[in-house]
Amino acid sequence: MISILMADDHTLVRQSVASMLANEKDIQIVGEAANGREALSLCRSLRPDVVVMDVSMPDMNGIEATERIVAECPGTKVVGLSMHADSAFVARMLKVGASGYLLKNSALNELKVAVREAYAGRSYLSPAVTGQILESYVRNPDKAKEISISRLTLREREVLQLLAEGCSSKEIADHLSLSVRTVEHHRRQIMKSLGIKSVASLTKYAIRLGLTSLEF
Amino acid sequence: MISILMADDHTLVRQSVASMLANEKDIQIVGEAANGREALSLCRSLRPDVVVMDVSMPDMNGIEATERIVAECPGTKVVGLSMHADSAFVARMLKVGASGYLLKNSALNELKVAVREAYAGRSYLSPAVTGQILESYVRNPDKAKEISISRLTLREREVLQLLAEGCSSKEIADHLSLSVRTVEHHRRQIMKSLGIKSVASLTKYAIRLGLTSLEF
DNA sequence: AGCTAGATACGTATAAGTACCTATTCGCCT
DNA sequence: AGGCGAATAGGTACTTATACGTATCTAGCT
Repeated sequence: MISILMADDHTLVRQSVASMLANEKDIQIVGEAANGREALSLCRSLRPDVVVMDVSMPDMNGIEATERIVAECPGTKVVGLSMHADSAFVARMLKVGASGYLLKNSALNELKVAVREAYAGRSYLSPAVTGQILESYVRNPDKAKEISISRLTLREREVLQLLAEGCSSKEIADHLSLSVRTVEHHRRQIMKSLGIKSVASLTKYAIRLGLTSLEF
Repeated sequence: MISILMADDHTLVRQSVASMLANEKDIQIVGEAANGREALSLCRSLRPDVVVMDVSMPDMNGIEATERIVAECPGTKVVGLSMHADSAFVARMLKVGASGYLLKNSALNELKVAVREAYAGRSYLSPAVTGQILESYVRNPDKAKEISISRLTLREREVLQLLAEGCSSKEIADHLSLSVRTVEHHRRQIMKSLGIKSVASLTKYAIRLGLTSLEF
């Protein structure tokens, strides 16, 4: 029997998918979480075999939650779930230790496969996602990580997140205790390495990366 | 027996929710659509009692699809479904003739209620959504539409859309054959009437209004 | 006929962002 | 030991955006 924790902020989706999984005779839903923080705390107490984790959630996103769950709950596997085929996204989930990654436009059967594969210690990726990942590995195995994880450094991601929250360079500088010049430098780097020329597009990129929500 | 067409671009969500609804003995799923165009064409041939329609889908969004379904298929009711509690969004769905509106973080039971209410010719709104709508109606029945649909004028929406596509004021001016000053005036008006201070937040607002996609 | 809202446009001034440049420090990899 | 990327920060110049102001014209409402 595979015990599963289902984490997704949309109740309707969470309940429906959980029920569908529970119909399988070798699968049992032991808990539900509406955000990353809840998922982490439930994992600590319930120790499920597999967590099905939406990547973009309020109050700790799926990537951060996965990272901590993998670190703190050795027996628990995580299967990522999201709307985006963005390879940077996928790779980040895999990097922090997810056993699989599915798109929300996958078939239901795929999720069952992914869950069972994760439980067996193997991994499963959405076919739509496998292509690009494999391609990078085949082309250049050593650099595949860098390319696909993200073209941004840690600091750049922090700055991008604040930009997408609507902060000005000065506000970001205050927030991170940096000089405005440094923030502007990061900002330019971000735009350069993403090939983006406007805050609007940066915001969309950040949304797809799960760095910010649609709230304002 | 209530016949239902389920329209959502995320296969996983669509299949799960459809199966959950099909578990009800008075409900029958007669079709699934992955976008608005498909939903419209299936409605014409299947004539379902109720369509459960995600508002944001590729290739004709849920609002446009609802408008045409209501016009062409008199017996068919539409229940809107989305992630956003945005009242402009809700109001647009109701305006084009939807019988109900649910958020994706509603409970599964709410959807069943909404479907049965729609079938019975009544309407159902997510509690989270009802408040703001009712409030506008009570305050000023005549102006409720204007208020909730949008606080922006036509021109302002055009400018907002281009801003959210990443255009500068100058680019917008060229595009719309206006002076830069005029564009800046509209821009200020938009920010003032929405109470928004950054392009990042404007972009998010535009995304929620369906004025732009996450592409860049 | 007079009021109002929307769209148009200009002036002036300050704030913020962009585009170049250089330079130091730290840690990691070879 | 030397090189390289990340993070830090300053100089200077130019472009955009923001925040005030005023003003005209049109269309619709009363």
